[in-house]
Amino acid sequence: MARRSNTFAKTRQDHASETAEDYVEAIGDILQTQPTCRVKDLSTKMGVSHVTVTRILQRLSAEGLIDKDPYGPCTLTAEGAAMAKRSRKRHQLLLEFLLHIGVPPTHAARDAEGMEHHVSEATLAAMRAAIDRGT
Amino acid sequence: MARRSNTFAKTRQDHASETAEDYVEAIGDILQTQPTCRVKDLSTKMGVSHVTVTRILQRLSAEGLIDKDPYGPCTLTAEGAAMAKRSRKRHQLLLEFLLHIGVPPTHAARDAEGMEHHVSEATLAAMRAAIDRGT
DNA sequence: TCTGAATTGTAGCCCTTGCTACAGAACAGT
DNA sequence: ACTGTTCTGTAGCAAGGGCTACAATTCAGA
Repeated sequence: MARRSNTFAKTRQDHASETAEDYVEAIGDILQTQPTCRVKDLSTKMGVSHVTVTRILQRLSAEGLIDKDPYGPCTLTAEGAAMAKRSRKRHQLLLEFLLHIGVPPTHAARDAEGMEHHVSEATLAAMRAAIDRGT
Repeated sequence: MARRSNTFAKTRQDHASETAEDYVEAIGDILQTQPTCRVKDLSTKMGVSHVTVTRILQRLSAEGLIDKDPYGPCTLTAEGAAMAKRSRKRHQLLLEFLLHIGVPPTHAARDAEGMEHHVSEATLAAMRAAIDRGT
């Protein structure tokens, strides 16, 4: 999406980064519940065709975030795992915060997914503080 | 960006809607400070080239959100103005909320812009309530 | 072992947003 | 009125993500 003010002009890059984070996080999630993560698992989880997943995985692999052989499952590299961990943490804090201020679970889950790429560390810290002080 | 779970599969459409909202809101902002809104004003505000703005304005015009003649300024249609008003309201509530929970103004402004398209009415209501009860 | 279903990859298309380069219009100021 | 700067528009390209259709690979079950 386009951003106001020239703070962020390169939307395309932002967008690509968000996609990378989404997928890396999804792979991390999947690998927590089953031994391998396959294209099919991701296409189901992300609600897109396997073709889209394949192409994105190629990019992630080229960027060193995942390891993948043709027709094989994919795994996270150290870098990918670190990114997944950060994303997951941020995602969960955001979700916890939304629930904390009284957003219904269904909406909270949906909004957290959309918002997570736009929340700065400063905002996350403020959310953490708000939860901790029980307000 | 890609979304998890098949709740949202048509990313492209989401994306286009967000762009439309961003630009319509930006036009609304500009028209509050000066009599006309020109391509140049938008390209400066959005931090992109005038070419990108021109093309997007063509789309917005085709969608009936703005009126524009070649080489002329653009104005919001009734529908566009309504969208701008909604976006502005949402944007401001979100910003107010972030400041309320103690996010530094600079980060709050930035985050609000990124988050605004992903905040449901339910979450906005919860934010409104949190502000009102002064927590 | 072989065969068929399921999975994955490739080719090729669309649309959106980004850009540069170049062309046309508008509008000062002389 | 002319001329040059500034603004807009158009042409054409890249990259990313969406898809369908078709090809290749895997793998389980007969």
